[in-house]
Amino acid sequence: MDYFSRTRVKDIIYGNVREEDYRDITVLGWVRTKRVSSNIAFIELNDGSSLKNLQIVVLEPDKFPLDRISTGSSIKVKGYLEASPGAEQSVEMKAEEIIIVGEVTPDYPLQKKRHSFEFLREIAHLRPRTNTFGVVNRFRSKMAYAIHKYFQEQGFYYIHTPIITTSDAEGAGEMFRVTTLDLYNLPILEDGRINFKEDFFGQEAGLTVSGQLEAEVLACAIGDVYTFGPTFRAENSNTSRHASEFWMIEPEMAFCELEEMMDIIEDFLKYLFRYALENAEEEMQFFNQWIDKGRIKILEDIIDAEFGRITYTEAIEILEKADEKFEFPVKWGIDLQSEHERYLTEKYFKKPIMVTDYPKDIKAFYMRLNDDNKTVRAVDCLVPQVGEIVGGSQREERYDVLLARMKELGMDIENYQWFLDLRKYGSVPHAGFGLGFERILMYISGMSNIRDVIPFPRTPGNARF
RNA sequence: UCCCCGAUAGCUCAGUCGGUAGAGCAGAUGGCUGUUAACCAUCGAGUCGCAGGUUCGAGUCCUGCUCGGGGAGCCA
Repeated sequence: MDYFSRTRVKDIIYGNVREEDYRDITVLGWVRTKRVSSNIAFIELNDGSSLKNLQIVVLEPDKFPLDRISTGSSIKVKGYLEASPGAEQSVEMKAEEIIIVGEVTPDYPLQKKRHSFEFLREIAHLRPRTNTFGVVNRFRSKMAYAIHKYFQEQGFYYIHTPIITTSDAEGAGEMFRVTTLDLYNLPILEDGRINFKEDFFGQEAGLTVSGQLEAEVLACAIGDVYTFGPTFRAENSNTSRHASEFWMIEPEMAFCELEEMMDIIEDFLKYLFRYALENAEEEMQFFNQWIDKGRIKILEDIIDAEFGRITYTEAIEILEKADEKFEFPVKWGIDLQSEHERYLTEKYFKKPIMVTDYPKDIKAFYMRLNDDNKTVRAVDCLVPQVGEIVGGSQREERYDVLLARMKELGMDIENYQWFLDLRKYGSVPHAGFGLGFERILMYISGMSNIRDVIPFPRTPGNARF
């Protein structure tokens, strides 16, 4: 199939092909549209390497099998490149030979005009062939690389935490169960409960809702680490910002306290925004033009701004004084609602902010208790339009304090003994945060539904493809 | 899980007061000397989401269900 001798459309469009190589070119790709008249025909060819199509010019249409080529067909074209007289492209390809690789039946659902995202979600196996989803998938790849690049450059190690787990990271969310038990013939104990000793792992197991606890183990041994992997939440939440399967980034730093971590969060986010603008220019231009006009300006402004930093208590004071009617009344001790977060970041600060030191009762057990005995060293990073984009905390490194908190919450201490051991043997201050990969993709691109930034979205009631 | 909105041709959508289905695009056929969502002409295309109900008559009104969207909660 001349795989290695073919030329990518991207390289032709962006001038990476030397002019002495113009004579003999082979391209492979899918037809986006075809325009035929009696003495000339044009084919727009896309090979997935770029948003841009290559215009194939066919000078004697009768001599080519154009009847069998339509939108969606895959073809191989041999010919030569030339400067194009047309206004829409600088280079085009004159076809000398066209070989049909795969024909298309007339019921091909993708057309050259715009489709709704709702419709395209129903054909997730074909939507990557559209402009938007081609851009989104290439962008996703580039940003995944950017995340690794940032942490590797900062001296972090990439670690793999288990996907099947028996610890449920308390409060992070409902777990999907993993079992090999016969659901039609369950081993029942005398008291009516299921005997999980007979299950594959000899105990209850599920898919990970967070790699944080295991990341702490690695951080307390090899220093700064990060995870970047799939995460599963069996929550029945049906919104444009939640998926049952998503990719999460969880950095964990040893010998690190909250303030240092906040510097890292701000630096990391700005790095990603800058990376997108500089290294995904084609994608960002597309988003800026078709998805959300002004997206680029928003990112540029944030890169230049210093994130606001306030405590939860200060945030409550601001909200209490706000000249704004909230559906949920503001009072110290409540969890901040979407409307509160939006007011703070969009109206009061008008930029990303980090809110710290939340009441301990609305946060997880492992967060470090402040001296006031009421608040914990947690941080949420809030950005305009999306709301919470990062959540993290300094971890409780004092054995006695952590144990007391776990007992207070009635947790099963035995299950978490390994976690407590970290505080028993050479404990160090450490901190970490979590970032939803799809959330950051949504924020940078302006795409408004999480189902459109992951190729095969998993949501309640839907796991097709 | 709760609240609101929607479902009509392959796609996007119109369908008035309840009177029996319509446009653009796509597809097929023909035409056109350089097109850019090409253009022009002709043709085919429908269990109006599903199940009931009201009515002489339902795409239209009512009830239930399914699926989709937006918002809320929960969170990343």
